[in-house]
Amino acid sequence: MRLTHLPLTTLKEVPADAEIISHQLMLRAGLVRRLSSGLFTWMPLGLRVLRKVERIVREEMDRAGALEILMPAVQPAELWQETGRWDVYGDLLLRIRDRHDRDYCFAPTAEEVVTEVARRELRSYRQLPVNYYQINTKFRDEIRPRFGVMRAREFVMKDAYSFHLDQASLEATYDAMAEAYSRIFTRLGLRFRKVDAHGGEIGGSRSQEFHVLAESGEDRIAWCEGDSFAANVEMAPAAPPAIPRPAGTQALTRVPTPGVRSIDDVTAFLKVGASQCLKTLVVEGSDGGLVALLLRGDHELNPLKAERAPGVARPLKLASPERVLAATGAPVGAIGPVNLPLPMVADHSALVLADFVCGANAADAHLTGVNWERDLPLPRAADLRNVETGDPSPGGGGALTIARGIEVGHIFQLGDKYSQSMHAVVLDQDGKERVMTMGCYGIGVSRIVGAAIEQNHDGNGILWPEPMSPFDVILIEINPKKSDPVTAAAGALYKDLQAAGFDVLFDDRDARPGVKFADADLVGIPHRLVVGERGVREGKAEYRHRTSGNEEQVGLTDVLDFLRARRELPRQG
RNA sequence: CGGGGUGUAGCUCAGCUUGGUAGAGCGCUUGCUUCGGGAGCAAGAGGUCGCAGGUUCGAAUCCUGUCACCCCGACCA
Repeated sequence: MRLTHLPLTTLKEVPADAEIISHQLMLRAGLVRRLSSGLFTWMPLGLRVLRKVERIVREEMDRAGALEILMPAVQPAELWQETGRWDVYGDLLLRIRDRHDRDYCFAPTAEEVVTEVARRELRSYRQLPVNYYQINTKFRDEIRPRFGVMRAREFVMKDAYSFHLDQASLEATYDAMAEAYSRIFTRLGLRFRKVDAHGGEIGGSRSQEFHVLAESGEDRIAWCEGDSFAANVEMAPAAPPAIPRPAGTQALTRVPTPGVRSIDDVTAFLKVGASQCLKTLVVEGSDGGLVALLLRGDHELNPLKAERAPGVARPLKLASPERVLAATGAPVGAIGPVNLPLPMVADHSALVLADFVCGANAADAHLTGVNWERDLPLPRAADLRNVETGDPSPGGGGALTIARGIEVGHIFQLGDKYSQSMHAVVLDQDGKERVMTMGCYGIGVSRIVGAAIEQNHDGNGILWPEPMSPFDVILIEINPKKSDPVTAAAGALYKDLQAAGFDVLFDDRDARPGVKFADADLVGIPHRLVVGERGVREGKAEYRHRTSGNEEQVGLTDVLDFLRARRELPRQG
């Protein structure tokens, strides 16, 4: 592709409403343009990237035995009413009405439609298992679209749905999908982790997420290098401390703490570490009352774990300050477990504190030197907190590492939630109807593009992993109008590269070199070839690798072999 | 849905307080000079100042309404 035939508009300035780097770079490099909130047009360069991702996804799905289909993006309400999700899905579902006043929605997902397909097509257990997939546009009417294509309302998703006679077959396909996903993200050249995940309301027994590792990720994931443990932090169990509680040495003392509310206030005012404090969070209870949750001061409450604690209401809801005051006589921030008239559940690590600091259940006062069993009885223990870096792995292989991730894939064992309510059955060996059991497997195709940039960029622009770069090579001619030999050499090289099967972007614009270099860096094509007068005189082109910055002179006749040798192999693991 | 903010040229923004009929930088067009990391000079094109009312001799500016977008939170997973 010649740049004189591709109206590429790059931006020097950062668009005002782009918050994160991938969004900024995608706009600056001309990959996408925003049409409206959460809606993007994929421009030529961006679409090439999207297509490369799709191709790899498609190849690996096919290899894993999945069958590609294409389902309507607009779906009738009747199907959604069959499973009850028409009412449950809420405002995330974009509802549409046609000229006959019939209700439809724009698909946010396709369990209903694919189950309808399966119950019509599949009659016999002999046909199973079947794994249908599609790559299609989805729409979710997000409350707050943000981060460009990473949380858009309209997006491209690969969604697959498998149908089985029994759990063993489901597990086999689930494992095959997990393997296919690992291959996909490996081939894309991304650093990623597969982690145990929370299935959420979608139901089912087992679920794992695939995360691209990036600082800007919205999720936190924990894993251990020494064993196979890996989980979303929201799902990672924290082991009870191995060491016993030390003996108390201090006397229980009530100290005035005017204006002190938060743990930060306490540590600053009393000059103690947060890990020496105990914090008390009051939440709504399942019986309409309140429940106090006790955590070490430096620990973070895990909402999913808290919801499973005895007596805690679902969904988890912090009690209002008024309710807390009414129930305890003390304001939020001064609550502590000593003589607290509420049921209490303590995190394991809070129970090995000694001589700790906590609220005194009175405004502007705290207690120091508090000790379990001397000053107050031990409450019920539970795992309530988020794991932290350095916590022991549940797998026993050593310490946990925690990093941020962007969720780009999610696989579920669904069970019969949809097949049951939609009566998707086949006849088994005995001629008896059996409800099929299902799995579903999603990949955020358009999100991958943003995630890849989050993970791979520098101060000058994008650093595409080779497999998803819009072009393999960018060829720049320097001052072509001034030098016929340069024009001739660059033109010939362009033809040769194309003939050799390289995707080449040829910057043949009549622009200054600096402009071309800056655009090349911004767009992020991995291999750059420069043909200029001083090189051509010696029969050479200048090669530069975008990511490493390494430069070399290459003979014009050696370029093809040189580049072939430099194509990256897929990253391992 | 609650709170905050912004709508002025393709992009980033100034002008608004104190009304007098619209600007800068980048980008775009043309010419000349330049030319190996986002050139210089000159001349241009481009805006019903989000939209609709109102006040006023006169509104980008003041008032009312409305729409769109952004941020924080809640919600969702």
